[in-house]
Amino acid sequence: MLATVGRRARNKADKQQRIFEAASELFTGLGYSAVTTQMIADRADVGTGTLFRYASSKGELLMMVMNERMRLDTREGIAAAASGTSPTEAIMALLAPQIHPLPDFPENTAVYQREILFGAEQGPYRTEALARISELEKAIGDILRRFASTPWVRPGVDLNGAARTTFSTLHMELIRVSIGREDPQTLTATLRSHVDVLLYGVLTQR
Amino acid sequence: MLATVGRRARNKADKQQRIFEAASELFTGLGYSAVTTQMIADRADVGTGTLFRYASSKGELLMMVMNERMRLDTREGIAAAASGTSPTEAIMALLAPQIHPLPDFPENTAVYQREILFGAEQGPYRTEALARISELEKAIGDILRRFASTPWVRPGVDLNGAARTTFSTLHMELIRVSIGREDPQTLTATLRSHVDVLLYGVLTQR
DNA sequence: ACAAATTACGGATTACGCTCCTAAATGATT
DNA sequence: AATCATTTAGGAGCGTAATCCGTAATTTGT
Repeated sequence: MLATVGRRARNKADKQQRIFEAASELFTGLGYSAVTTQMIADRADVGTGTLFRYASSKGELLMMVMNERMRLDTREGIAAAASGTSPTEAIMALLAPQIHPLPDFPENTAVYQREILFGAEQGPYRTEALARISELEKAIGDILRRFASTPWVRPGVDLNGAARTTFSTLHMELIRVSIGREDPQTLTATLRSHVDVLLYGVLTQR
Repeated sequence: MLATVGRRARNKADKQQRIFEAASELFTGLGYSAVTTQMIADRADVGTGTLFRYASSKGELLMMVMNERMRLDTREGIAAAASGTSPTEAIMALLAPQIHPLPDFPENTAVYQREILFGAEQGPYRTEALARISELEKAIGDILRRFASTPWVRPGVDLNGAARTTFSTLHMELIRVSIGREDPQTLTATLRSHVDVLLYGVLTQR
């Protein structure tokens, strides 16, 4: 008994680690569709059956890898948002890390978005990604509350709803860029414009 | 030669028709994932090889079927939008047919959205769906211009961009409902609220 | 009317994600 | 130590989307 963590737990952690590294290297090196689950299993030196008890689908394997970066980007964004000088700029600072120059294959970003939106209900890695998104949505709400103290917020406006709309736009813009329908160069400007319109509206009066 | 359209063309149209009907019946009867391409081929009485020269993937087969409805819904929405009494209501009238009570399996709607967003670049049926969306975005722009004659529109606001944001929200809400993350009952109200905020903004001043 | 060229057809076959089931490893019990 | 129970491993096998390529049907040319 004693203080050992148990051989079993250690083996499990080892395998988990090997699988993570194998998946990470292969996906970022070759792109999602060029990687087969067999390759990942081989490189991690586990059987295919084993692979799928550590991640329930190929998509979850990708999320496992991508979540790592998103965790850092989220932390970074939340820190940066604190020093924004206007609501628009604070939100942009929050989201900027998420729209990083799509470092690896754009395909990976596209699949990541796809899995977040359409992936299996109870996958742990998808759940983690969704939690991160909730965190960011909450941060947007906080920014709005900070800058626009109550009298500034139009009566009847649901701030959580507004945060969600902002995120809908982010999702869609990320998708448009990652599938090649939009130039990555324009992404930041486009997003800023959308955020600005959302905050101050299209029309000046009813 | 004469006035014949050519036997080949006629056969082709026949097969196309049979495939459409088979796909339509099976998808709406059983839901996307319960239908195999083999079933569609059998019911349409063609070989699997043949099936895939009329639609390049299973997803395109679904789009072929769903586009039919979307074409009607779009026409209907554009007509209805003409008699909206406020910008918000006009836009809601435009979009209402698209958020129909998800008549068949919600899964079909989810896959439809997925294919529109992530499907293969040059699929003809996806292209058609995208064209329909462009049409609706343009209609939103028209509504805004109609109701909010120039002095009303905040200077510097890109109306096409605003239309796109509206659609991002629609996409995302449709997805949320179709994968079961949101109650279909609340969809209309949620969407209206989002549109309203988009039009009049979150904040009252800069 | 026949031959040559082109296009369409379809099922055997493949690739791949994922499951299933046996066997092995580990931990508990006495 | 020995036995039993429980958890973990892994690879053979399965289902299915999609392709490949030999064959058949149709059109065009003479």
